[in-house]
Amino acid sequence: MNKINHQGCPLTAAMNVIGGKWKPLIIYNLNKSSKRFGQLDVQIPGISRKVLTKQLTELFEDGIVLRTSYAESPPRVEYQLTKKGKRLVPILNSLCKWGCNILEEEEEAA
Amino acid sequence: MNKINHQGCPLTAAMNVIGGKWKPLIIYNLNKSSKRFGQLDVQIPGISRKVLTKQLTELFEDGIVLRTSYAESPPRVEYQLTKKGKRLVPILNSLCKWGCNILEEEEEAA
DNA sequence: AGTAATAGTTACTTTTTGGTAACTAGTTTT
DNA sequence: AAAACTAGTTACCAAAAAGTAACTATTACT
Repeated sequence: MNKINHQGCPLTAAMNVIGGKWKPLIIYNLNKSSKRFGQLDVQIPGISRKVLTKQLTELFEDGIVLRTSYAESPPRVEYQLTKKGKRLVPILNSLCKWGCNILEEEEEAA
Repeated sequence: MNKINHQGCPLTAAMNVIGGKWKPLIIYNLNKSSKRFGQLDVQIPGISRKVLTKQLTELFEDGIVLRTSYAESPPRVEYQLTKKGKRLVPILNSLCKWGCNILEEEEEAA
């Protein structure tokens, strides 16, 4: 997150954390259980490994996600939500419901 | 909003609508009352007129904001939230509260 | 006649974000 | 010995978003 640019505005600060193209989806995917890098890659169709890495790193730096790396080979890395991340889930849920209305309207228009 | 790229995912669709750098702030500002273009420009420090115009246009196209133009001179244009936009406000409120926690943590860290 | 006010627009540039494809390192399987 | 598996990284490119500064049209005020 950009700690300089939110200018003390909590709404902007929040948007800086969840505003990446795939971040809400990543958080949503980690809601039910922790996941490995490869699982996220598969379960979020369309995301590239590079961007997945980057957004996971940012979510980690922002304290939304925990990263556990096991000293195995082939490597195993698990991601899970922190408490801070879990507090975000109900909000994303509301947003999701609101988004459903949009999609319905779109269908009606089509 | 990009109606092509949400792939039917309501969360992505919602983020496409509110994801602009200043959009949550614009919506928040229109919550209490309708505002003129110039008022928004003043009350959202840092935004440029060009970007304000663009994001208002997009919010209008997405049905979040209503635009009323009065045939006067100098021109007067008022913006207000639609029902759809108003349903967004409590969600942004939750996000804002969550954002407050972030800011507190930042202060502790500083 | 000149200036100010409003709600923009336009051209141009910079920054940010995302995407592609090839590559890496350590270990296991064939 | 070669190939596969995982979780990345790297270099390069394209697109999107945002920023700056100058400009416009209409009317009122001085």
